[in-house]
Amino acid sequence: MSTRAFIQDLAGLGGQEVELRGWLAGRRTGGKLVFALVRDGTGVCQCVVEAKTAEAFAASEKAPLESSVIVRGVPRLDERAPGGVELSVAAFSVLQGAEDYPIARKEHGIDFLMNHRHLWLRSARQTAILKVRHTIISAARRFFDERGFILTDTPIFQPGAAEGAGSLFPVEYFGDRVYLAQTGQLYLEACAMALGRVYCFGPTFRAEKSKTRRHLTEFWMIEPEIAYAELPDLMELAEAFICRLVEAALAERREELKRLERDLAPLERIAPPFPRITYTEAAELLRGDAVHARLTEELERDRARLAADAERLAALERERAAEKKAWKQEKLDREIAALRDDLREREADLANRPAHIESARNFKWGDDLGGDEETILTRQFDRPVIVTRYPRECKAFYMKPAPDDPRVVLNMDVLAPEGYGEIIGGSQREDDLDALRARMAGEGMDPAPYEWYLDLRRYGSVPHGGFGLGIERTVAWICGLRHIRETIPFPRLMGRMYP
RNA sequence: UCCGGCGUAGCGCAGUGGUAGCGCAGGUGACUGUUAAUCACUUGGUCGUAGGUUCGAAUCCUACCGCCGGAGCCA
Repeated sequence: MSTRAFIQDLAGLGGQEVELRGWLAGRRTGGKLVFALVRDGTGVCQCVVEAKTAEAFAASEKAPLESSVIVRGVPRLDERAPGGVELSVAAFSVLQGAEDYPIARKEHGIDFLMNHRHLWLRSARQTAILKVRHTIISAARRFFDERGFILTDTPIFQPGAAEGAGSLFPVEYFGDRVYLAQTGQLYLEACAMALGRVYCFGPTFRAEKSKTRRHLTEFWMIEPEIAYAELPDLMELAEAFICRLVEAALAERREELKRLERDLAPLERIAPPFPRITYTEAAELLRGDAVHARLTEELERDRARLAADAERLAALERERAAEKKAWKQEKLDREIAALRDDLREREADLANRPAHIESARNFKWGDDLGGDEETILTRQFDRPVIVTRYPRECKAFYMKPAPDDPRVVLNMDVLAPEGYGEIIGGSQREDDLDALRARMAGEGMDPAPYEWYLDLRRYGSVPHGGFGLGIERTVAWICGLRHIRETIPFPRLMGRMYP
């Protein structure tokens, strides 16, 4: 009798026959041997089928890739096997064949892969990303749970538009118009007044027409909110929180990060304290000569590199024209195509850079920090940077103005390094009833839908605050991904709803 | 919404006015230790859609559709 086993446990099960249940992920045939790669979600195992086990041999030789298979055999250590363990197969049965499986073990375009996202998820790269995502979420919840935070989930259907109704998704709700949540924060503040320290974790929705590598219309956010907390407390918490997420990924998902070819060195440098600068200091930094000189220098260097690679492309093309052998032409064509794509992208980037440099130099106090400015700022540091005290005009009504400088609010953004940008936004909240009312009036807001929120300032108001961390941006950063679309099983992007 | 690029076999691509091509996948066969195995043979096309120019259009022009990249937008 064989027992059910998972591939991740095989190394410790030498000698006894086991049964694997999974899918055929790859195959190589060699005359009287079949090497079948079987995956079961926990790992991939090379299953060796010999011709003398005739039935198993025939089945394993014929089954299309991604067929569901049940394999019996004896695990044994063998250094020729990928992963060091393989299964010596006694029986190989196909539960369901996968005729004409669309995704091959080769390169595909992004449109094709996105249209087949439900199958693309099976690939080694995608499962690695999803495992890192799982670990980040799990570590985030453990972090707050261990500190005594209570998970209090907040509604997805919400009545009003706090600000910027253009970025909310309206939903018909029994004849009324309501909106999908952009944040749980206002409700979370009520929970914090009940429980002291709380957090919520759930999906949030933004209807911004942003087609960029860092925007989703539906993304997951984890938000803590703390009674009797001020801005410095929030900064300390955010710093410890991010360190914890990075540590967990490095400790529990090293193998997956390597599969993703993530350079681990920048992650291993992540440790407290994070640099903290105010918005005003950031503005001065952006305008300053040091940054300008550095950016100009980088631009010159990258231009030179681009020119050198353009030269390399021309050389390759000449080589291609002179080449007679078909297979060498093929190889060169692939190289040329890859280089051409790369050059095109870098050219577009370089074309934008002078404008970025100009906009940094001309940055005016009061402007919001856009994506370009964020990128420039994060390049100045080798770990996340906390930017505080933004002008109140570009921030939300509930943020508390600084007592020593009412032009700015007690908020913070945490910007991830390596160009990944904002992963946390948070603030100390306005806790004074009259001040909050005045601010809402100044914004032209109707207070009626917010009477419940104002009640929190009428009955036992305390200094409090919190922040939100975007899960997908964090996953993209820790995994080193170019685009946020791979960080969630079924990304919702502007103009893409299938599958 | 704007700017740029792309759309040719299931997939990835070449083909710039004159008979529709290559690689991979699929199929058939060879090979006892493969690591994206290799080798031989082989099936497979309304060239995104509609109109136009031309003796002749995948190729040139116009419009539309789709996707990608960037910008704007973005508690």
